[in-house]
Amino acid sequence: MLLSKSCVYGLRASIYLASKKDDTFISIKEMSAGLNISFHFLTKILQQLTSANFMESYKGPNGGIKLTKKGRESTLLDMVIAIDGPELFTQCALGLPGCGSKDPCPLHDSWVETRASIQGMLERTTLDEIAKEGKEKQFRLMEDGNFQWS
Amino acid sequence: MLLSKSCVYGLRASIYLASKKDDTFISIKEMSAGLNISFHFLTKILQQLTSANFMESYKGPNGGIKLTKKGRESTLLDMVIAIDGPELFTQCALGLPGCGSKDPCPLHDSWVETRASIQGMLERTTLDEIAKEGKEKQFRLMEDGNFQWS
DNA sequence: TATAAATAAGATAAAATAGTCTTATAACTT
DNA sequence: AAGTTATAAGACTATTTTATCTTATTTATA
Repeated sequence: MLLSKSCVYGLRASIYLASKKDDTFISIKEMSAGLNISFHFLTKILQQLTSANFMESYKGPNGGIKLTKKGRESTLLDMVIAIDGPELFTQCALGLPGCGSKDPCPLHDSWVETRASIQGMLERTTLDEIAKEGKEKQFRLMEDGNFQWS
Repeated sequence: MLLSKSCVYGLRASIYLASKKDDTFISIKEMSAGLNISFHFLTKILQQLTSANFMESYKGPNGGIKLTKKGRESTLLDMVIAIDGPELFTQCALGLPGCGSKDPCPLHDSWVETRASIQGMLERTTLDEIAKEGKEKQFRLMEDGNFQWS
């Protein structure tokens, strides 16, 4: 699997939040129902993203989570690194510690390229832009395809 | 992580075997020592690859494992699919079951491209060719860089 | 034929990941 | 002030992955 489940959930939640009006807190309950993700599990993932300042939270009635300015201007790559760590973008494809351009493994050169392609896919656009494009093109964000880009 | 540890071990063992003369069985003990992989764990991974007919095994003194003709002519992609399954090359990057070109997620189009890049990296050359190039260019196959391309 | 050398297979253990449940804390409402 | 709604945090459980250990089986050789 390219990304962990935690990471995929975090990305879907990030895009979900990006699709909402900036200044309202969205409850985790709503999000977990909307995205079909376990409430408590999602809570933990969002805690990671809030402690990295991509999101902020508010307790009590009408509380919830929303993206910060930093979050809206960040890319999926930033979220991936916050959740899964940077290893995917730094490590050898064969897991060899000393691998590098001066002493490469058989995959090194093509992996450097491929890795850049993965990284490019994740950092091409910000969450704000993903949400804008999502509304225009009605991109899927749920299994049943019935997500409302409000 | 792009590939599981089992998978990475399997690939390193496959390349190790490809670097040896075709018609001798190499013991798993030698391989596990040479590649710094736990003997019993490696044994299980090799069992998967032999049952997929990429390798054949022989018991008793001077026994061991060697690549079959099929194995030498196969690519790393074939080994990856045998060990990790095909999911990496078939599933949506956001894990959404119904995702596809007619109802795509925000990452769909670029993921299709990126996925092809990963696949290309793994199927560009056969094990035989990897071994040939490995000898010429003295590619790394161990942490300490001291692998002998015999 | 007995012993040794090798893989095969199954049981077990450890670690990482995924998921659930309970209690604490903060903020709003009445 | 009390009750309600929400996140925070920690304990706990389950599953998957990784790793180890033990026993069985096959083959060669002395």
